[in-house]
Amino acid sequence: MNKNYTIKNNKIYIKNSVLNILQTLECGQVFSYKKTNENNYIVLSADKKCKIIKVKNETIITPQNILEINYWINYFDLNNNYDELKKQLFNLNKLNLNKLNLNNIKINNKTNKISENELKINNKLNNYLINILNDAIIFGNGIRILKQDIFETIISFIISANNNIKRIQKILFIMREKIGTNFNFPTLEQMSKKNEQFFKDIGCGYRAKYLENICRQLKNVDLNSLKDIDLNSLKKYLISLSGIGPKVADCVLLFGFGKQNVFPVDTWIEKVFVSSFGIVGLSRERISEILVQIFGELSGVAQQYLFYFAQQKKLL
DNA sequence: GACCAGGGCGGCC
DNA sequence: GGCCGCCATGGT
Repeated sequence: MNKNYTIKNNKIYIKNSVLNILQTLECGQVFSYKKTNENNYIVLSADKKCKIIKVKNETIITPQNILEINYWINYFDLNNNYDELKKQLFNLNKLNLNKLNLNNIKINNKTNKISENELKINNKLNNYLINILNDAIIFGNGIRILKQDIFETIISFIISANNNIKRIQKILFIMREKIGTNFNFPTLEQMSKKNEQFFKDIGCGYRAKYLENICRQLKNVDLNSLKDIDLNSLKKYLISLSGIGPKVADCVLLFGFGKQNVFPVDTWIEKVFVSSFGIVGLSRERISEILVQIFGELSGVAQQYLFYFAQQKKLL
């Protein structure tokens, strides 16, 4: 079988057709990286670091610690076949969408039956969703879903609430600088020593209280051991934590726990959904449920292509 | 100066 | 259970 990567001299070599490092880092799934110049990046994950250089036909990952090669192979999801995932997404057709029971979609808290005309409009807009998705896959062709550290993902996406990517990055770097050691992401123990006022002072705003609370809640919790819990229970547990609602939980499940059948719905995905289906007034939770019904195990990648496309193109 | 950013919480019904 | 106002901060 042809591998996605080769290893020489403790470096990982990946064809650019397999990984587009710019798209993968800048598509909004991760915040702790630095672009050092046009084709160079430094990626930080928990207490690990790697350098990335993009040359003509390939991208070269150099782990800071040669013992951590496998960590980065897993991090960049290099054993997964994205051509196959994209093929399956391209093959999604109207049949999948027509399986949806649109008659039971609640609008403004009433279970409205959708009229014939509205159904026609919806079918037209279903095609629009497929068209957007096709464009989005082409636009973000080299995106891979990263498998990130769970604790770092939790803290990062609590910060992300009603926030913009640049400020999220800034806050997370300050955390590495002022709470962690050696610019590593802070451990739970290090975070627990700081209080609400400290988090406010470094710019977390009203999310400061959530951070203080969740550190208390996570004391003595082994996050990695939660991987085997069934999806619904795990999501319920995450939502029970301070600062985590349905959307942040979905992001943690996707980017931290590697669960594929979740569909985080933020403002951008909501815009895509509304413009595609023409249905206004659904909660983001409901939109997420509908999209998971459509995309199933392809939800994670579909969501990321759509988010990157919508956010970069500033779709309305 | 209003509006927006990868939303969540608490209060109210 | 669903809806709504509020929550910090920095950028357009």
